[in-house]
Amino acid sequence: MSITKPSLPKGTRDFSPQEMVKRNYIFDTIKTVFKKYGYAEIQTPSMENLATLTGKYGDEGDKLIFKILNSGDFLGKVDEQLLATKNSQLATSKISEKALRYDLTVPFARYVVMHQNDIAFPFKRFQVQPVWRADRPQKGRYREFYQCDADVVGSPSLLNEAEFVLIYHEALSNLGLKDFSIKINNRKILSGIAEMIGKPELIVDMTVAIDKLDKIGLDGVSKELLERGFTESDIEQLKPVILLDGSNVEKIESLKKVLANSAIGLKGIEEIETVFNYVSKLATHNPQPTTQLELDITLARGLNYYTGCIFEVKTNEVAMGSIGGGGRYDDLTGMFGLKDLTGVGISFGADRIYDVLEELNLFPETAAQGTQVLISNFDEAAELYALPVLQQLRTAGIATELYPSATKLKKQLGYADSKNIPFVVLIGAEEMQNGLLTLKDMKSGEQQQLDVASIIEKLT
RNA sequence: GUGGUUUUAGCUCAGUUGGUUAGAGCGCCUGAUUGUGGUUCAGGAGGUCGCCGGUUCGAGCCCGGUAUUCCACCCCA
Repeated sequence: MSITKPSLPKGTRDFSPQEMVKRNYIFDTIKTVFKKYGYAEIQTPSMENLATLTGKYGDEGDKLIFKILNSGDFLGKVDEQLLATKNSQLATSKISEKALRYDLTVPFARYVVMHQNDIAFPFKRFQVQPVWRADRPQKGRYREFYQCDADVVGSPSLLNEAEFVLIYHEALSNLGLKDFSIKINNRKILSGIAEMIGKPELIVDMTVAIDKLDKIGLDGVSKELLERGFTESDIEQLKPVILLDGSNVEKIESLKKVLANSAIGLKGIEEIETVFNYVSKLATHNPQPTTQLELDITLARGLNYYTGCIFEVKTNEVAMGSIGGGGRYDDLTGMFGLKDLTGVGISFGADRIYDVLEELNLFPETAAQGTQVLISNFDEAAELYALPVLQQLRTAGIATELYPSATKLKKQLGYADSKNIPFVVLIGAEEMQNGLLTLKDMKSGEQQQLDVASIIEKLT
């Protein structure tokens, strides 16, 4: 076998022990909050049938799905004429029938339909697993990354939306983030606006353009709107909506006037108001979630399937894309043949949150996470003497390791030092004789003679 | 998919108009200290200059291709 130079696929990463400690801290924090709000965990396979995924994310999305080549002589079975066309898109379904999951929502919809007879609705589930996207990596963007999703199916209540605001607030606050915005919008409001200017069919183009207001400014948005089929007079009508300013209440009042003639628009406003009311009641004892919640009608994520409220979370402390998003899709499972089942969910982008916490230095001291005690190894006799001690410490719940060979003490202490192990137990001839072991505090350098029971007492 | 950028020691990076033997800091190893790390001092190991090809008497440096890093666009967590 030839030697291969080690390398990773573009956009993927190894996670070393120190990083895993931090990643698990994020996952555990988010999962704890999910559980507290009544969500139960599930997992689904990394790969799905390609047909399960295609057509769910739009044309752009389909291109970003990682396909898995069929096994065996996959080319031999393909029609010669089809191959001759060199049409990759058409050939794909012939040579690939499986793909890596692109998000957690579509696999969840599939799961719900397949297990509908076993599920008690409303069904609240959370899921923390990697997803894969074949786009170009850049800042905060990876080809393999983890999503932490919580979704409810079978409950049209806007209380769910309101609880998601609380979940976002609680999880991100627990992670140490202070200044972040939970942006909320409603597809129905966007529909109302598109309807108002008489171009309901261009709603997606409209929202994609105004979504960029932050980035390219009003002139840029106007330019893009023109390119996407809007007229100057359309833009004049849109301007007051795009530039909507003020408090949430003020924005809602303005929108009510603008959308007075749009039934669907008013419905969207009503939904938003309901969510705001629920949130303020839920947050009676802590007004923060209310102040973090911000109506932003330029928000237009995932419009391909969202039908009601749309969420996006951004930190204001670091330049980073959104660290979370979500929304309601009235017909979540319709694509798999189960009609009239509404779903609403949110997602945390764990990898981006990691980058943000790293940049803000918000990871807690995790020294206690690793090995607590290293037992030295002087020689064969000391090693044998140490074995029961090792197990006694472990039984007491202290993470302990015995240096596995009798090398120089210098080297063993250097090992403890590089692994940030706070205590070393030294066992030599003298210690074995009188049963008092030397416990060395690596930080202060102090040493004391203690029996095993005292050591355990001191470290627990 | 489009545009730009990066790649030299384990890591972070210097490297002049193309010219002998490619450097630094950190890390690593050895010793000062055969039972004491993190500080100090002395010494040492470690490089196919991403890869393939071209120009040249001569390439880390110039040219072409390719991979890769990071960034922006599209889109998105």
